[in-house]
Amino acid sequence: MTTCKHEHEHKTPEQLLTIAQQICDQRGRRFTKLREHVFTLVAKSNSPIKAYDLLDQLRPEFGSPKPPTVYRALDFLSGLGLVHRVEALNAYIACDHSLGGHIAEFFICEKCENLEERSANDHIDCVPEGFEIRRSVIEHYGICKNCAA
Amino acid sequence: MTTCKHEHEHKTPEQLLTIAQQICDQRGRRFTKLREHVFTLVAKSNSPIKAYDLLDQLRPEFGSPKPPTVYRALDFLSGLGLVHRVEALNAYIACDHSLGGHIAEFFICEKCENLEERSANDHIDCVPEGFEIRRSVIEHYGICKNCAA
DNA sequence: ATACAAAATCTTATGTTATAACGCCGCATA
DNA sequence: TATGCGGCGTTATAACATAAGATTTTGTAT
Repeated sequence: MTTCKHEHEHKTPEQLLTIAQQICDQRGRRFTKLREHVFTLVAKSNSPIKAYDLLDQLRPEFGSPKPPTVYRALDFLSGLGLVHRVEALNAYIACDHSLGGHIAEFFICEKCENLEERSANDHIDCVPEGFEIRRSVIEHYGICKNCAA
Repeated sequence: MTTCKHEHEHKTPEQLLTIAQQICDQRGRRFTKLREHVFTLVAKSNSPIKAYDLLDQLRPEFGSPKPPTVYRALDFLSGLGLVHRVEALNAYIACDHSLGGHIAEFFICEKCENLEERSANDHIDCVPEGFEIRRSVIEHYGICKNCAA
């Protein structure tokens, strides 16, 4: 286990939104007002955000949305790789596209709830023979540098 | 990413039960009938089993148990490292103690639902500086050798 | 044996996360 | 202008999990 020395810039919500729109265009899918709004809420959140918190935040501009509304938007966005679901938190974050095509790997501070995204590309070293990986969930929970101090 | 050549024996439910009892004894905790029964059900299941399925299977010998009954038993067992929770499935498996102290890593076939447990000990290679990992969730989903055929 | 404290369990109620099913509307295209 | 589909609203319910308090069981000291 080695520490990573790279610099990891964080994109602004505005930059993420621009990228998201481009990706959506390229795929010929529609980036509707609702989807844009949900994406923006996720991108602006400092830590992984929950579906029902998104629901709350959609009100009242978007009326009184019901769960399927936000889950459909999240499904759409994650299908395009624009957001990731953090499995052990039941929560969602905007994908950091700095990392290129990658297997997402998360480091989540249990104190400040901050999340760092990394790429896990090449370090899975003990795959059962003949097993074809389609999707991986890699999440590390602990204490970040700031909170340790 | 490399394929693993080790042989991985699977213990029988009976062997797992014996080990579980020993571990429980060592820690001076009580392996009650309820806990034993829950553990046995998890150990006998071929794939990760869900809390409410456990509830169903406890009936009628254990009366009409309610959710807290099974969640308490699962908490106890996972606290001792006797079972693991599979986050992306909301399901539970018996720990395979062949691997020794380890970070559990799972390979789950989406067709047959079979699960292989491995040790992920040494291949986390890009930890943010100063981040102290307390717990990791590593789950790979895909198609196993048998189902690919 | 008996009393006590702690651990384990049961019960009720509720909180949280997610989806099924159906219908409507607006837009692209033929 | 018909028609087909994507997107979204709405109702209802499924699935997963925990809070809080009463009660029982168990180990320990007397």
